[in-house]
Amino acid sequence: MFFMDIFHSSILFFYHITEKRKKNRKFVIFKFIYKKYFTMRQTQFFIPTLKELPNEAKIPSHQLMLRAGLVRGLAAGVFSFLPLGYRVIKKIMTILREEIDAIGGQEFLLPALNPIEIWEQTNRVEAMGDVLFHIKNRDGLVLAPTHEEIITYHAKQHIQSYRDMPQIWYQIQTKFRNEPRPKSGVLRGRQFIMKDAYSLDNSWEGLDLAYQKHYDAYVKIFNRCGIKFFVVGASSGAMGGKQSQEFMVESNSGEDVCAISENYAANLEVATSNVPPVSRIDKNPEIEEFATPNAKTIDDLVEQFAIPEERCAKSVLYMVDDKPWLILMRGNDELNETKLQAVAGTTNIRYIAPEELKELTGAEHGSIGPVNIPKNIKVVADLLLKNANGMVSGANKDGFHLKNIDLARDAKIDNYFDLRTVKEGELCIETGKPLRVVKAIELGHIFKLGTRYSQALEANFLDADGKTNPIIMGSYGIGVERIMACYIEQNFDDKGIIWNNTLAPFSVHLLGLNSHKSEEVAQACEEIYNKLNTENIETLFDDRAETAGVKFNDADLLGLPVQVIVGQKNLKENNIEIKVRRTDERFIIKLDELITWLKKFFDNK
RNA sequence: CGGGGCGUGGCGCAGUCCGGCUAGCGCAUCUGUUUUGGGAGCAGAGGGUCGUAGGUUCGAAUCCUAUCGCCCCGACCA
Repeated sequence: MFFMDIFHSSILFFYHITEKRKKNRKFVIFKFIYKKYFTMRQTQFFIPTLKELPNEAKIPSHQLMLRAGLVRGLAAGVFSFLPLGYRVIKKIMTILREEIDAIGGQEFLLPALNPIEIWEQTNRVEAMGDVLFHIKNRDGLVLAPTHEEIITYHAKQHIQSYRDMPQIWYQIQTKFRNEPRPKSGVLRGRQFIMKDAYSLDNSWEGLDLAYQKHYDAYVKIFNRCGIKFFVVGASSGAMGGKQSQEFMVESNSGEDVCAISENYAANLEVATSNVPPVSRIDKNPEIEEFATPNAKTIDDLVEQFAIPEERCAKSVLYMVDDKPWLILMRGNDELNETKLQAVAGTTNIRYIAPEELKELTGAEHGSIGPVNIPKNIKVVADLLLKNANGMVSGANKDGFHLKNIDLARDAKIDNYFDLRTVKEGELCIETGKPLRVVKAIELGHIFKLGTRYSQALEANFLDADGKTNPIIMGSYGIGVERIMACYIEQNFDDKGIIWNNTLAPFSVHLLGLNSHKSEEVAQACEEIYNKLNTENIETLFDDRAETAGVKFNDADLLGLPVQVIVGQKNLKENNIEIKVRRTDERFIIKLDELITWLKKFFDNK
């Protein structure tokens, strides 16, 4: 039996003694035949399973990745992948390679050590701040948090003509980000593997095409992985760029919030809904001041003065690039800061401090309003308030409000924008059905970058007219560990992980019950084991001297798709048992039907 | 960075408030023996400077000070 292992594990070689050799011993031809190793004995494979829940893990995927011996933590947000977990990572990488290769991607291996100068040129040393790791004992080097700059640098070196494009360049590599708060196991780490692709084009139409190719590839990738996902329109944030979409997995462990319904999904940062604007009312008397000594909030006004909530206009003040803005929102609508950043064209915004508020308006929080606001304050309002009248708002005098405000008549609104945060239950702009607001994990993000990086680094090309233009770029990322964690978040039960055959570290778990005691079982297992290897079916053989219960529980925890259970009782009838992990279905079949059964099972998957 | 929780054999925890025998328990490990289809029984054994440093004290896991690390909530998040 042991000999069989040597036989499979080593490179098999045969050598022919050629006719020549018989005549002349100098010429010997060796012919090597490599047999891939498809099987592994658990006694020789490092799988440290944990019976109890590790204290540091709070979410299911993290707990199970630790318990099933896939990963171990090393520091906050830093993980080692153990052999079993790394097998899953490699399977994910294979799928990523296949699908990105299929759209013409070319894989690079890029350095993690980057000269800081390049990052200074795109102004991202400042933009990234503490997130960028700096090397302490070697000035001028940083750890790459992503690779737009490096790709653009190489493009600048060698892409000279419009004829050199389009290009899709990608990498699957470790990136480093000094996250202020790593959490949720591998979901947010300081070091993580990312598939990052970059498209280089000579036209905006070319970018659209590259973007669409990646969109389609991403759909294929996540479908192949068996992950349930949705796509949302997203804010491109500090990345800059024209358009971006995120591939999301609904999960309570997620950090993003999305509004979704049947045909609509958007990150809450940009989501809109169908809410009727505040209507105009016929009676439109003059403004009237009234005392509201005990009303600091909209709820207070509604309660104390029986004013309908939608007739209240809430004012909040922000400093936008150090200039004061008054933002007018309907009733208890919540201002969406990302939307404000988008219309302001800057991420440099902050809620105003109380003393600044007093100085600027003469009133305190709760008594601010758009009427007679000092001219140096820019006033913007939410779209729902456009031309509304009969409104109540602060009088810019502590303890007083104004009623009968006609925003068109009495206030100078500089601009109306969509600024509100969508709420659960509001109607979808596409279908008219209620929106759900859910937490989600961002698995992938595709961006139309445009020329931000090529302009900053002067990566230009000559077009057909001989004119110089910046290369038009896109950037497309997928978190490799996140695929693994998200899959587990969606596929587990109280016993453990439930792998599909695509991502499973092995396809089959061969369990020899008391194989260390029963020569009969041991022998049958060896036969099956060797057969599975010959048939190229990835198999983990539990040949440990453990009791049946231990093997069953570990098998369920590891969650390989099919368990082949060899026990003495069934063996007497020349039978073995098969258990399908996901459904818990059990089949008793003849020993010699196994391969046929497995092939049929995996083909149908 | 703000708020909270936690650091005690490999893992999970008790003990800490109120200082005092040799620092306990479960799991795991090792030896022997019995058992053998859902985390076995019995008998024995090994393994911990109680995160670290300083201080108080006759005496510190326990009290004080500082510091490091991990987890959670918030801020942040290309």
